[in-house]
Amino acid sequence: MNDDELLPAERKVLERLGHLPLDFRAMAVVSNLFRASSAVRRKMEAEVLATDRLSWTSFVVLWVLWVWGEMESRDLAAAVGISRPTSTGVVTTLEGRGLVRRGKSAEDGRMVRVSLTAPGRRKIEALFPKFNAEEAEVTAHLSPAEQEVLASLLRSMLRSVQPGD
Amino acid sequence: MNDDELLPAERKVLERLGHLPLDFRAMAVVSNLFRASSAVRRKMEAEVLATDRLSWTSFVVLWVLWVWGEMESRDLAAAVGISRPTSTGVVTTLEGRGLVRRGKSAEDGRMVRVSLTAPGRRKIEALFPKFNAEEAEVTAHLSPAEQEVLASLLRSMLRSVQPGD
DNA sequence: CTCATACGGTTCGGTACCGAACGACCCGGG
DNA sequence: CCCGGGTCGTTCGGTACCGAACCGTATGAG
Repeated sequence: MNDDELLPAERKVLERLGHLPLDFRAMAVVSNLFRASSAVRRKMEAEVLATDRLSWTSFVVLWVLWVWGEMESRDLAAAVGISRPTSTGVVTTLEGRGLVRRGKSAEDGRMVRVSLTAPGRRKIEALFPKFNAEEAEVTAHLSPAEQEVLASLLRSMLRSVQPGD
Repeated sequence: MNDDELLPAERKVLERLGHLPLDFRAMAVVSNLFRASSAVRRKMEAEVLATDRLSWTSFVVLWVLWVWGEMESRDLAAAVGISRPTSTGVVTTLEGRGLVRRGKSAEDGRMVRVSLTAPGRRKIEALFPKFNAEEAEVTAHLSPAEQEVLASLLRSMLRSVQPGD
């Protein structure tokens, strides 16, 4: 491993904790996973979503409903990657802005079905190309082959953490 | 690219949006980055941090202070990857639990210096090995070489998103 | 039919999170 | 000496986030 590649924070960790019996490779994966993820999230929120006053999670909810169509609330939560209570809150917020609609299921009285309204659909259809352009920008320093390797390694890690899905 | 590798959600996206002129490679990188990151975070919080009633961010604050020693509050926020207002809140929480201490700087009256208390140091020293063992577990499905590639690609992406640091 | 159990969504309490705005403090120019 | 602009940490308002607890609805056992 070439130390010159390391971030300053990583070098400091090795200096301070290098003598301990730890898995520094795993540590580098997890800490860079979070650094990258939160940096990208903040950039997206600031440069794409802020003008529409949408949070990252609200955006993902609109996107999931766009891709999957009307869904039961529990499936929406699972697809977005949030808990059911959080889903309740986010859907309530989006419902208040008229972007999303709640409806009771006919077959099962416990279920709530969530779907995009017409303004919600227009919003995500207008917003997603901008969002994707920003995705392209944050990955632009990687070659197409590197992007595929990265996506594939992340997928593999995800599958081992969430065996169910 | 082998479609068999894709997650169900990714396949659905291609089916619905495949006809649009979008960068699907970048989309796969960003969405899997977030799926992996939030899955790992939830697992860590549930299996390592919940017993100590620590959030992920509180844990990272303790860890950064452990590695770097006493810091000024603005540097702490930057190192943890949160805003200054958030840092104020988290430090207040940790201060209330006696794990962290605030002190005024002698040279500059605006600055606040934050450091671990003795119980805080004991806490992070006891907790970090467990945390690292869990890090090793979530990355265990990747070979050492794959782990280094993954860490390196994430590092490269991070540097392009945050040119400053 | 009855009722125990399980499974929906929601509520509650506590924490995290950010941008904007604010007051305290620093420093350089008049 | 003072005052204007920059930099701190903090406060404020709004949203997100989770686990535990709750309540209404479904379903299977008897």
